[in-house]
Amino acid sequence: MADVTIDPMKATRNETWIEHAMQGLADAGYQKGAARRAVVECLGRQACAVTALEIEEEIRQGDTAAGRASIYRTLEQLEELSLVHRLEMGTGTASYEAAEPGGEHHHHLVCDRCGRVVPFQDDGLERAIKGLSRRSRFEVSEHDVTLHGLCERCAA
Amino acid sequence: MADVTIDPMKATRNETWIEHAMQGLADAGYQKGAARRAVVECLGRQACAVTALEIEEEIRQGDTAAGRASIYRTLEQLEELSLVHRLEMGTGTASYEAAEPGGEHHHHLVCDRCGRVVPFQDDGLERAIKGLSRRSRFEVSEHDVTLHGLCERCAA
DNA sequence: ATGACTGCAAAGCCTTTGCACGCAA
DNA sequence: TTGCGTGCAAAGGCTTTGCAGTCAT
Repeated sequence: MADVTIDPMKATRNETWIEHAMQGLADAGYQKGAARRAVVECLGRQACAVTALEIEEEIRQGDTAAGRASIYRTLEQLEELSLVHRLEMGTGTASYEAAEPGGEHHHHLVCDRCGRVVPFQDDGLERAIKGLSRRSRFEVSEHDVTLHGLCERCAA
Repeated sequence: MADVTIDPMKATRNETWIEHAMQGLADAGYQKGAARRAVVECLGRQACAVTALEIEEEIRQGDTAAGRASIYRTLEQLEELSLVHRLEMGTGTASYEAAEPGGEHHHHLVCDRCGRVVPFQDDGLERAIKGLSRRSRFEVSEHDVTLHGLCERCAA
């Protein structure tokens, strides 16, 4: 029985996406300021969704720094260009993750006890969503799936 | 081609759920105060998810009234007892809807232009989620699916 | 009579906005 | 040089909490 979850550790610095995103921002007329670059690089480094405040924290611990406002502004620009995906997983705080140009993506399992978030991927789910999107009256462009429950540690 | 969306107008006052919820609250040791009852009745009257502030508004227009704090407190209690389901659909505000005892439920299409929310139901989707939940390492108890895009009015 | 329920107001968080200064092009 | 980018601080919006009066049991 194949596990649908994705090993969060497998992610390495996503240089491809970082360049892609910087290029997209440039094409949209944005300059390459320090804060903007720091946010993009931070996002490219993540294995899964992160909050704006987590990005702020991580950037602060690095060599650069970025004001909170600049982080939110950059995230807004990236989302507008479909370079990042903004999610709300029931925690009351928005999370952001890099949007792969190929459309490849994953969804999330959230532990309601400890808050752990684990990404997963499933072709059957994607097919089901594609099919019902076609049967709906909407022009569907995005979708989010969040599973809630207990992670293996908390369920034990 | 069968439409997966559900007619939001078909919902009528869900007396069954209202009684079920009031009973659940009573079993948990809660009293039958006016504010609590008003929130439960308002939820039982909804066709789809509503925000706390929409509940407040609707209650105010009725004969009763309820303070904002009481509304949030009641919603929290109902959610803890799994009598309501709390959702975040990317709007930055939480929504709540009655949780049917039988487990029957729907998901949501959100128009990113006008904000309209339309419920839908799809067995294939439910099967896919049940299957992958089994293959995950989580003990999955709930799931939310939100499709984003443009509604037929905004897409035109 | 006792303890739960309620509402108001204040406080908390996350997020957005206004504004003056600094940097990219 | 010009205007975008940035950071600070203040403002906004939703949600939670403290507290004193009120109501259910």
